[in-house]
Amino acid sequence: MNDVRQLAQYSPQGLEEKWYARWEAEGLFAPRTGAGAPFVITLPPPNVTGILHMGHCLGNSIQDTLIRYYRMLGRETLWVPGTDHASIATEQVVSRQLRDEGIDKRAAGRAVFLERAWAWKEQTHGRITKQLRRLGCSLDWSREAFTMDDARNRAVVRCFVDLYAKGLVFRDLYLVNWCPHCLTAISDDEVEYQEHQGSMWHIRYPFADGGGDLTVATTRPETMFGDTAVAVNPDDPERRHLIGRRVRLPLTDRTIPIVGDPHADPEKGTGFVKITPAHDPNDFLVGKRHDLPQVVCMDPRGVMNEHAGEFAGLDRAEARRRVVAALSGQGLLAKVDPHVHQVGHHDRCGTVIEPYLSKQWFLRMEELAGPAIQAVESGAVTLLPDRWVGVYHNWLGNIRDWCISRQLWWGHRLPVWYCQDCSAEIVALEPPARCQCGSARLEQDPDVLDTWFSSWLWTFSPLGWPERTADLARYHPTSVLVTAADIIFFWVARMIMASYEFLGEPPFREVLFTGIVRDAEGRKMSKSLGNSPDPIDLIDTYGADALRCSLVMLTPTGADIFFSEASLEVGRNFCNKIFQATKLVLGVWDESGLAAPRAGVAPPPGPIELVADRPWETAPAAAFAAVWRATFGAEPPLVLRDADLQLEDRWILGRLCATARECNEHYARRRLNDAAYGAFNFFRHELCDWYLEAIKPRLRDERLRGPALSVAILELALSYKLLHPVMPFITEELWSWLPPASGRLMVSGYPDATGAPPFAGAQAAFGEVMTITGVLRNLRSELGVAPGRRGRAVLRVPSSERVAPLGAVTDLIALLVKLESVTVECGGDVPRPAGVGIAGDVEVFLPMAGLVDLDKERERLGKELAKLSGWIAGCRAKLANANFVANAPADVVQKQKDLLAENEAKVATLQERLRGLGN
RNA sequence: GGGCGAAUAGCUCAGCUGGCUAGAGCACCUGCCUUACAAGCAGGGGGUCACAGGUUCGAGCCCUGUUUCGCCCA
Repeated sequence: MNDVRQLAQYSPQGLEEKWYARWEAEGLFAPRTGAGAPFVITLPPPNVTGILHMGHCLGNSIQDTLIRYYRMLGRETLWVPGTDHASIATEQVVSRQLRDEGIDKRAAGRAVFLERAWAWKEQTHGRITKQLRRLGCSLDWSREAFTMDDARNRAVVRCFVDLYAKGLVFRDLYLVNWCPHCLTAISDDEVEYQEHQGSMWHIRYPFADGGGDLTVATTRPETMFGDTAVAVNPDDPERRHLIGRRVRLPLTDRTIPIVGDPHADPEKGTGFVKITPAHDPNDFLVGKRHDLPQVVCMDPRGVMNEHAGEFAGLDRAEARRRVVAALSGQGLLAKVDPHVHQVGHHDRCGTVIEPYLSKQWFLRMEELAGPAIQAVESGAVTLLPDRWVGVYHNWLGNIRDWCISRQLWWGHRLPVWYCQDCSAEIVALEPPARCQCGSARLEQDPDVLDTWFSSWLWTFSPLGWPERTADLARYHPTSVLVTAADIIFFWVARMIMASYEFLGEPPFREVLFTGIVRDAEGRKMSKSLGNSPDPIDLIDTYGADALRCSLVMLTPTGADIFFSEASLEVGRNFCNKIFQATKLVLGVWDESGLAAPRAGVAPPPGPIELVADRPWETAPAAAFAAVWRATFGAEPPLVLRDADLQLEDRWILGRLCATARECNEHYARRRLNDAAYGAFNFFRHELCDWYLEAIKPRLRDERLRGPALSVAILELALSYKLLHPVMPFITEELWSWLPPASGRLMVSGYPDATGAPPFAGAQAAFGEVMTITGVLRNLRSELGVAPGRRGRAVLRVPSSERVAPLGAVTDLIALLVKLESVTVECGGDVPRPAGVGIAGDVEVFLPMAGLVDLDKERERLGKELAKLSGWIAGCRAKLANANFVANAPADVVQKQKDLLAENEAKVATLQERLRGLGN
């Protein structure tokens, strides 16, 4: 016997890695032909040099849950793994490593740097992929891709060359977002705006021809050395007469013109705007309109250059302080106002972005946006939750060209060569031997492409594009993309554009946005706050199943998740519960001497139909045997007779069918948390709390245990299946313990129930047992009956035909309430003294010889009566309303009538009992 | 400034097509080591559904406005 079973409590130690290795060795992650269209996901590639964080855990748990669900449903299932080369982040890390060794990156050269970067990538690749395995991700590793491997490089180059040929990729001198720390251009989307408490400096610019000055307001005085004009609004009656005059640029010997441009708002600031075309995006456009010179007054590091005169050599921040001081000293600083404004920071390193004039490569986005807008509008791609649709369209509707070149070494090098003789620009799939002009002196552009320029191909480049591979034909478009909404622009929208551009089809049918994992206080998890736990530590402590279960259950579709380690206890405790229940059943099984045949070949994936065509009502034992066979692929251990299936058996079988149906519906609607909760509640609060308790006496009885064990084993097996997508490891382990089980749970079928759950009569009857049990437990507790005292209870029914059916369940009720006996009476004397309760039309008495505290019981009944009369008043008011009776649907009206009658009867009975107490 | 979303128990959230006597988990209180499980079981308390109007026989849900919070874009 497995030693895990000897444990007092469940421990995932060692067990999870064991199963992952087996699944992988047995090739179960690879797609196998199945029914219906393939279900495919490409994993959003994590940074190859990074480590798994909580956000990954959430997204990957959701993906694996979906993948495992569809795999069990019998769909051909593929989840493609991969990692991302993360240009900037990796470049920073490797540069730092070299610096720590005293090596300067530039001095060492590109080749040496790249060698180091590749070595680092190789080293860290194993770490991140191991972490994905620890989480249980059932990825097909044979198809693993890396955004910078040879095949993906061919895809990126092909993409660039094609877009260049179409005129969509072009090179231009433009004002880009420049990171003075990383020394590269970045795209608009990589700029993060943060509110900043700054100042608005009002500076006097004297007229060049003497006679006073004008005042401009700026938040960035240090850029004044790049000023090439001052603008006023041509419609500004007070200032437009100044157009054409010139002002002297303070601290320099230059003069600049006053131009008329609508960018200047007479209502804002001073009405005058200094124009710095090389350092401000708006001014850049003004400069274009007026053909102004573009004076760059800083170097790429943000250090002032020769245009800044005496300030040359100063960092931009220091320059600002000195410039302000100098202006003040010359009496040119009119005033300083505190000013709150948005300052752009590089999202990777936090450095303040410098708008910087530089020659870069761009992608024209407008043409690409059209099909992407259409895709979501037409429903070819659905976004979930759909509130993101607005955000998506908003961005695409105001799309701007994408700066795709980066002044980095780690990345896809631009497939562009410049002729050193005729300065021709050659864009080609392969390095060209010589230029059209005959020159062989060609130099490749030193820059690399934005990482997103490779990841936007991610649904099809991992499948082999641009080759026309079988994978591409079979698995594209993919089914679902699961990602956090913060990269909706970076990635989701661009993937849709790329797929339509290169394949003419959507990259995926739906996008499932996850929330963000926050800490218990609602803060984003971040390295600097130190509030981000290491998921591997959590898995070591609680198990991957617990982590996955907690994350999936905690996250309503697309909502943020407030995570604290305590929430993992839910998952861990549930794992233990499953383990304990299994131990109970299998312990009895071992004693029973029953032998269960195993199938030679396990049943394959596919829906296990629990209801349709099963003769549950007419021949329940046969229906049971059929589901057993579908589940295990083998014969049941013993042939049941219909009568062997007791009330609780029928009830739990019906509940299982209902739960299976709900789970499938929830998965179809992508409500994974509801699916997980449904299975969780079924297992914990129906199977364990009621069913296993109800069958304990039968389990102890050698002659009766066979049928109960059979039902219990089947219930466990089907529960494992329902839970497997969320908790793969423990369910696979426990499945392997079940005597009739063969094969792997992971590739077995998933329960489905397309019809109404069977045994409606048993549902009602057991429901009554639960209600009466509840009333009695409540009485015991409220009347303070010592738990050791078993006592008896009396059920009093209004008509004699109710006696027999209730009499059939009195033993069950006695067991569940822990009473000596429960009897049913019709008429006769009311027991007293006794605690009294009502369950439907059944009066429930807990006779108590020692019930001395009559006041307490009077008070209890009084409270009950007050509650009931409130409800009765509500019902009566509704029914007295002629409009309600006339307009409301008949069933709603009837329900009110029933409620009224039921509550009135309860009140009448309780009042009688209250009088019986003798007041 | 523009857009999107949220507001329900102490906390996190369900509540889907208006029919509700508003639910769950956690937390809290009480009792229990009941031979699967104290990582457990049983019982209980706790809500002006943000506010103000409106539509309706009927509003947590629909409409209008207000307030507060969050996110995105500029």
